Amino acid sequence: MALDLLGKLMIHESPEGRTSGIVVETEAYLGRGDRASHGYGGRRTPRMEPLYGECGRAYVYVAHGHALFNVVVAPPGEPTAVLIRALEPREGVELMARRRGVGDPRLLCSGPGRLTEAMGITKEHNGVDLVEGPIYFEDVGLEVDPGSVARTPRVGVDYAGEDALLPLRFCLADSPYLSRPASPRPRRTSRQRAGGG
DNA sequence: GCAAGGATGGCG
DNA sequence: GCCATCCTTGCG
Repeated sequence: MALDLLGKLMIHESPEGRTSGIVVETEAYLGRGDRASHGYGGRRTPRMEPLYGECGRAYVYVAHGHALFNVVVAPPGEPTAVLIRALEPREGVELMARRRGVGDPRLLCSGPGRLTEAMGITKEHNGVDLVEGPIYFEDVGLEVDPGSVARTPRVGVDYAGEDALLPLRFCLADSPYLSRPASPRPRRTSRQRAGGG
């Protein structure tokens, strides 16, 4: 499902105007057995009710002062979701820039917290139906070549032990709009420099 | 009521 | 790499 969402157009028709962007980066959270998932071990609190609800709805929560947007992808009772981490801005770029307070298009939606701010998505959207809108996805016929999709470990889940290593982050490898590069920039240690390697 | 801790972002 | 930020949770 995380893979299926790549290349789709995500749209929000808000009172301030319409914004949209192509999904270029997602992460899968597998539910009860996934230590990185909010629903690990069946953990359940009031704010995460939508995560346990019907698929095709939004699960939005706040962390570090930022709203993070997920699509619930499993039947009721299974806390499984896809986190949208980055978009390539399409419509309403000016509105996005105003909401974000930056001009560079690459800084508008390149991160889970950035894209919710740019799209005008808040925790008030927790549980909204993604078929009825005002937030929804559209297939715009963009073909995603499997060879252009990169898989990496998920971001910011170091606490999850072995599950932190699972390659559950999916991105369009060549997109300039990712939250960070698909492949870690080759890191040169001081030892390697000293060794002339 | 309060302290602790993030599925982050910005700046350096 | 560090810290602001602010909501949610857990505990009392």
